[in-house]
Amino acid sequence: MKKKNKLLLIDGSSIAFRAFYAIPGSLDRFMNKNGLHTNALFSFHRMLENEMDKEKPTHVLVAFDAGKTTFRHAFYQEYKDGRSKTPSEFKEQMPYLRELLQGFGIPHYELDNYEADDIIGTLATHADPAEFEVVVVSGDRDLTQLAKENVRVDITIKGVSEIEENTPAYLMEKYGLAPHQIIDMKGLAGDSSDNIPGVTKVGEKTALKLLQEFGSVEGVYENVEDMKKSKLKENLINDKEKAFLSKKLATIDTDSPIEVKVEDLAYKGKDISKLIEFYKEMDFKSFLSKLDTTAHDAENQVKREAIDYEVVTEVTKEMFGEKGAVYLEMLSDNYHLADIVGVSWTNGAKIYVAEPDVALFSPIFQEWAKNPSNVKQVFDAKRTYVALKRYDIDLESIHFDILLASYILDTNDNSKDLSEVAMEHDYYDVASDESVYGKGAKISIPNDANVLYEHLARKAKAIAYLSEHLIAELEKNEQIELFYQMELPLSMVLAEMELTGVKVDAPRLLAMKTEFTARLQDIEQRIYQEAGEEFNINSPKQLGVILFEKMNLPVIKKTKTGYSTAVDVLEQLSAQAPIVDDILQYRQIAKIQSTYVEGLLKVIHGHTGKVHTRYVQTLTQTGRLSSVDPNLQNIPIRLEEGRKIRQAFVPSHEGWKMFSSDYSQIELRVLADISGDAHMKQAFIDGEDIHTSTAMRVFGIEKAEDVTSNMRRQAKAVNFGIVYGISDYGLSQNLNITRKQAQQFIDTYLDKYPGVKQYMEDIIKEAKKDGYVTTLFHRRRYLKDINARNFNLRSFAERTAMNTPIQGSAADIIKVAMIEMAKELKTHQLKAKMLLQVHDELIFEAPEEEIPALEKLVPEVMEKAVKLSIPLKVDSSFGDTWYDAK
DNA sequence: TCAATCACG
DNA sequence: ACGTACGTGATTGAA
Repeated sequence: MKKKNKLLLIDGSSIAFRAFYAIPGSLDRFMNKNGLHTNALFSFHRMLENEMDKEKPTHVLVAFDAGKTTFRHAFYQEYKDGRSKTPSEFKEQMPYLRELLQGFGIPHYELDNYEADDIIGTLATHADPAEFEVVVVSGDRDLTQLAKENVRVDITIKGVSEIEENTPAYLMEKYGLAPHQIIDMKGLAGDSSDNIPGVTKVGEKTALKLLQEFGSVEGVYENVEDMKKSKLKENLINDKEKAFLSKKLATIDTDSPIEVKVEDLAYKGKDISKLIEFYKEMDFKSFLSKLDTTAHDAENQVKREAIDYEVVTEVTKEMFGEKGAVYLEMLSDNYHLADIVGVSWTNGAKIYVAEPDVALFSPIFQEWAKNPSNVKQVFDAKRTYVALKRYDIDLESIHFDILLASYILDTNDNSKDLSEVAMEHDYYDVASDESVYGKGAKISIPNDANVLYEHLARKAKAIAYLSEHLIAELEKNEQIELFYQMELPLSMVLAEMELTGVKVDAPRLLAMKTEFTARLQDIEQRIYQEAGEEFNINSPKQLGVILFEKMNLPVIKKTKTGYSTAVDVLEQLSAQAPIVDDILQYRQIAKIQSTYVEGLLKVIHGHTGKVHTRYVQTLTQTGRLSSVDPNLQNIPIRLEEGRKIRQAFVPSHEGWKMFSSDYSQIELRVLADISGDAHMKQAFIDGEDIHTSTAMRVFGIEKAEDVTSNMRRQAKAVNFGIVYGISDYGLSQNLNITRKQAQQFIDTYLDKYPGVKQYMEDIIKEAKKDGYVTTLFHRRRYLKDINARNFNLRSFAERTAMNTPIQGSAADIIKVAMIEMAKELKTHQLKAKMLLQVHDELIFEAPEEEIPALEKLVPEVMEKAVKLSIPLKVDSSFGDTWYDAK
């Protein structure tokens, strides 16, 4: 029979403790920005969600143990003695557990002198069986004594999510005991964790046997004289007092003087704002972003402030002010192609929403967009600019971009979702895109147009609000300049580069495709022959079986899931079987074919024959750009076979050339500058080959001619290592030498370059003190693990602390150069277009007659972009295709 | 959706 | 003793 009500009683103390140990080694991974451990909170949260979802209780309570002493101590001083001290990492989380419960809207209770068990026992026992079904959750088996017809006791087995459901029937089946006999079991067997003595030499097994025969502790002692002489009998008689004491200790008081009544425990749902506050404080970002979608049911609806907006079918002048926010909605990432499904904007006083055609084809809207005296605030300037450009609308005077600002404030805030960015900055009045449009393949405009309109209106409002708010944050971080002089202007430069696009010689790619297809088939057949069977060469799993099981080649490296078949492994196996070289060859060509030939063909825009990458400006942790759809920053160059792909990148006009300029050793130059190391600086000032120079110092060689190519190679690897945040292991892997030798190299290097050594030490110290490191232009990267106790996490953070200012400052420099370059092309009225940025190089297309001008202008601009204490050096080249610009 | 692999700086 | 070089994106196969 189904009961009207369900009461969920959670043993908070026990579950919290279990939660603390639930995920092994989780201690250092779960820490909030203030260094508070959060692992127990995280696991407790998961358990709560699971239970609430599964049980859907009408009433709920979390009970805690109160203080150290209980009524049990009154008759047994040693109760719970001998427990090891609770770790401070656990204790510090307990106050926040109560905050979590408040967020969930779950009451908690504790009672002086009593344990959580007693509170739970009292409530469970007295809940009217006609009305209440009761579920108890604990990590402590003792509580199974509470099981009865309407009371189920869930005990956590592993972690906090796997549970064993104890009903009287289950206990009978598993132990042959009724619930109340669990107490007798403790009486006889004791419990070392609570320091309950029990009878000497009697454990669970013996106790079970005795209880099956005599029913209870009392029963055992009524019959103890009749037992035949044995050690057990002797122990029972000697420990009679202990047995009864133990039974008393293990007995849950089901009549404790609690002041809560079941009726008070009615569940009223989550307190969303408290919960948001809690998630933010704990840095539980995934929960924060899920909150909207989990709040579908009406009773858990997120409470947002009401919003006033107008849906317009005609645009008038009064709708715009001198300053305002504008938002274009697109449901897919690629704004070069995506449909605009709605437009919203605000003039500061009122908010307007319009169907795309209403706004985009309105002369008044167009005029507002391109009038520089109307200042605009947006979310993702580049996206907005490019999308409007497709309608021939120039968006001028973008004054603020909350996505870009949010990224600058914290490189971890790089969500594409406006509501997430807003929440990161304490603004909660926008729904997540997922909750409005759905996710994955099911993304679509909501059936009710008003849902869309309100969503867009809220976005416009959020942009306007946050624009004002985030400027103050940038100021606090001394990042106003970084934002206004670098990132915001750069976003416009990037927009133009993306819109220009790069011409791709499709017939050339198609010819390559035909050739590669034939070669792949050829190698494929050979591999099958050598393997003696056909299999999927692209599957590392199947390949592993062939190589290491069928052919019995030695296993050199393993991955998490099986054998590693990565290049470095295969190269070591190459001598042992001809199949290995064929596989390497196959891999190489298959990669070029699928990623570059076919991949590029797929993204060529039909009418222009160009590819239009998107530079992601708000993603990397260092300040670099990234390039997607297609990625034009990883076009092959190292191996000739792949390098030929570059022949397909051509100028978009007849008689034009591809032109390329790249910084020479920019990262090492940056290191020389920021470390101030005298020797390194001198080498650059003197225009020396830096790797040769390093080899000379490290190997103690007088003349550059005497540096062998091998020495230079090793010195180069050490230089790389220094930039990456050196470790002996990493270097040893790279150079294929022992760790000892690698460490020797590093020690010598740091000896010879004391300025670098000092820098590495200082930057780590700085990171530990501030919690972040910065670049030349005040870009910031927070390193949450820099003070972690976990060696790996801490080491990684330390290497990052060393690397980020180097990589990040180099990124700053080329960004400045790009902005300058765009300006210069304009002022010199050159036809040349900047097309690509690949971290330390810029690629242009230009009429042949402009090449001499570029050869002078581009290096000059790049070298003078930023003044360092050492010179920057740029090399240039040009040719008919990207391949030839080498 | 994740892991493995490999392309780039 | 711990187990790693720094920063990315696309494709593939296997759940």
